[in-house]
Amino acid sequence: MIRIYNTLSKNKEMFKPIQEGQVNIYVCGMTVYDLCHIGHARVMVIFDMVRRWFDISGFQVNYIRNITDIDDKIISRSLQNNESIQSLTERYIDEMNADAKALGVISPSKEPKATEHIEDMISMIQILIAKQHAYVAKNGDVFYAVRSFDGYGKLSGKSIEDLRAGERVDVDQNKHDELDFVLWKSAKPNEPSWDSPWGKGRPGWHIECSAMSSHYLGHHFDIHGGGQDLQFPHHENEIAQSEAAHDCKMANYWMHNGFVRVDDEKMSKSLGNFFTIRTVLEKFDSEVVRFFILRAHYRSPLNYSDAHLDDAKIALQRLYVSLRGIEINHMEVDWNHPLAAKFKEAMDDDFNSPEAISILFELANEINKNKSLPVASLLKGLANMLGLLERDPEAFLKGDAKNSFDIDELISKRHKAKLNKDFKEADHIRSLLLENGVVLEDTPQGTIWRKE
RNA sequence: GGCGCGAUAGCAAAAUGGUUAUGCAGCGGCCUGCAAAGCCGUAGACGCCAGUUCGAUUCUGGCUCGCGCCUCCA
Repeated sequence: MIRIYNTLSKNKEMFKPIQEGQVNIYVCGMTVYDLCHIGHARVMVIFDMVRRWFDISGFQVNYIRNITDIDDKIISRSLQNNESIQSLTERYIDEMNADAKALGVISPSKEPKATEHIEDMISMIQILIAKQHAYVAKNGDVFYAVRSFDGYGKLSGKSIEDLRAGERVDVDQNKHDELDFVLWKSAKPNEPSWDSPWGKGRPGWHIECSAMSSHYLGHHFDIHGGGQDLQFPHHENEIAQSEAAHDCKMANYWMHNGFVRVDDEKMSKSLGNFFTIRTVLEKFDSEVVRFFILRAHYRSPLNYSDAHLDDAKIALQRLYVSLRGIEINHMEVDWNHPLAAKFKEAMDDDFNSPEAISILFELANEINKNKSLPVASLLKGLANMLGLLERDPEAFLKGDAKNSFDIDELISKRHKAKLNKDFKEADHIRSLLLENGVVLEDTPQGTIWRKE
């Protein structure tokens, strides 16, 4: 049985699917106007882990991760770049997919774009207006009347009285109530727009997720996820829209992953303290990044630094070293193995990947002692479930960079020197290689090497 | 001001009402010409103050500190 920490109840709960053997997951994805940063990487990797684990646990997984391809920032970036919105968003969708692929993220079942579902949004807004949960303002904008929805605040634990709208940002004078949020924005000159019953305009941010989740997963589905910062107002507003429009619960379980931080501060665009996935991948192997993310619990904050990535790299190397030289051509995970059982227990308990990974190290220790093939295949099998250790150990340890010199030749030169007891020369060659990032290891079967 | 989360050894990071987390770094061995990798052993922890308990890092309350949300944000 899988247990999930549900933001709605602030408790771990047994996961019970709406439909036996099936799980419907909706995750808020990216707004595509720039390269993804490590915070985005975390969402992608975490929910990739979640959907993989459901899959392994025998569920039929329907995983939707949306793409926001129309919003203020996209519009301003397109003006700034003098680039069409479509070209801009398509470019960054490709970049995002490249990053996701590098991080071993399996494609969601469907990645719908907001602009492909304008009709769904319009009809949903019409329902909300008909039910008097929304109103058309003087300027043609459509707003959601927050006070018309009783459950407002149930996800984020806020009460309407405590919210301080306008404290930090000016309140739009067209709103009846300062807490109301926009469903439809009337078009300004030179902005992309769609026809609607309220004239030309474009959707507000929150409505897309309500519309797309119900389009693909139905009015009532199992899991809704996203970054912690979406909890309020985005997810709260989604609930208000969907539940008011459909008269039923939107999602049974709400999952939120913690932030990536830099020097104990949230990594964010506005603070400017972010690292793009692209930049990080120039310095670190993509699997190291994935390992780094999975090594912390998904709900905990994760501090980013080069030193922490280095640490993750060394740890991951240890796992690969244990598999080195063992031919695994058949992988079958025996859940009766005590460590496999512990792994499963950890993952079932709110996706405790750090605990699960600690078990991989216990297996590696076993392998290092006795080179056991079954244990090695168990290690690889379990790690693969997390999208780790999928590569050939030699390929990982040697890296794919071209070397400007012939390592094998130097190794054989060193071998000759060693036979002649010319240790000075042998050590010279070894340190020469080390200076170039190549570490030698003398084994009974001869000298092998790996990247530092 | 409101709401919420967290505080674990040098660093990172889990679990747990009484029993080794795990990785890196440290120390002592083994192996090696010396290393590296690996193995064995070892040290080191639960922010502070009360309470509950036979027993609390783990539960409860208070305090201190840090972080997040209340604006766009994964």
